[in-house]
Amino acid sequence: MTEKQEKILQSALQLFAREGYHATSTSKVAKAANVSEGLIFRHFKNKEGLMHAILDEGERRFKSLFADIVLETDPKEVIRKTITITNKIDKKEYDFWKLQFKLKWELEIDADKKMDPLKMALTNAFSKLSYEFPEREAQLLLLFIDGLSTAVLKGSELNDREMVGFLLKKYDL
Amino acid sequence: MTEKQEKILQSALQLFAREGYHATSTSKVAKAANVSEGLIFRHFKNKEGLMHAILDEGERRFKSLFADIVLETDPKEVIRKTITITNKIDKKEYDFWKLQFKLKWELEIDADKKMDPLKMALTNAFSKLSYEFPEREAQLLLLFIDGLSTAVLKGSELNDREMVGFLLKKYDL
DNA sequence: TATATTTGCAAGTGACTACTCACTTTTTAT
DNA sequence: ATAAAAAGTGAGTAGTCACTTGCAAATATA
Repeated sequence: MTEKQEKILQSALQLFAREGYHATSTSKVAKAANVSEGLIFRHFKNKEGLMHAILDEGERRFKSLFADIVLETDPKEVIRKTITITNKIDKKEYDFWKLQFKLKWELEIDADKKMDPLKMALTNAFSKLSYEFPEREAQLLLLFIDGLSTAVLKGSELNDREMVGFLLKKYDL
Repeated sequence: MTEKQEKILQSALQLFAREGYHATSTSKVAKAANVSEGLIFRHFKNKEGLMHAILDEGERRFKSLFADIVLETDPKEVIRKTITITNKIDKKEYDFWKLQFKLKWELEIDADKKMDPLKMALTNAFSKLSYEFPEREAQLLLLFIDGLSTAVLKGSELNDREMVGFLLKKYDL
């Protein structure tokens, strides 16, 4: 991975996240990266390839974000770590995560499957804690996390730390 | 509103919802509506104007969806109606609502304000029911609703009726 | 050092973009 | 019936789109 290659990825990420995939032209990316437009196609074949390179990185970060939770054995910890997952996202990485959420709509990507391991871990945790409907509890919590993440990434005014704290209390953690 | 005008709006709605605003060209819309491309600009000034016409209709439907809830005096009914709000969306209207959610991202529209009246009604309801933190309860419920709506509109496999029922039980309704 | 490979650039390409304009047809008002 | 206004068309426009090509510079391999 050359220096210019990384610069292209970084510029594309920022532009795709802030203005959208279709609204961002390859020439814009090239200018932002201070690179000839042709270089984008040399390295990433086409615009879609460029986006895929970014998406693959997303997959990796998703997994590493979940890894810590999925390996946890204490059920209460599983739930606590899930609820506080938004706290782990650095503000510097907002563009990156924003893009992941944006692309779910723009490219009709099925994000459900990415969450499956987390859902299983949660279902298991609720089960261990003798909740009556562990799977629905897991689903419910995931919906909340999705809603909260969306709100935060869209720059909503809601106080996410406060909401996280509130939820923790609700789940008796 | 002439027949062709409505046809344009309807075609644009469908294409914007399914393929995205930026990915849909005015010529595509014209073809789908069986209309000369120039007519779009005669009636809606430009592509953005076309989108705004659709968005305004969204505003109206949002309000009418909330009206029933906001006027409700019984606090339990306010919460129940909020939770079951997704049931009120006809499958035939999916394209329409999908577009509203999509555009929140694509055009960076602040959707929070649209929800404000509903949030107030909910806060009030939880307050009447002596919940300790009515505002946070309201916020939490809205996050659920947003997450649930998103999942349904994105064609997730989750059983929304089941989740709605589950939530109703949680709130003792 | 010689050569093969990769990295990079500038100037293209045709197709498509949002939008305009001159014009005709249809509707409305008098 | 006539004039004015509104609705509709289709062939343009300049500019931008994703992408290609030919060639030079840098780097790796021998």
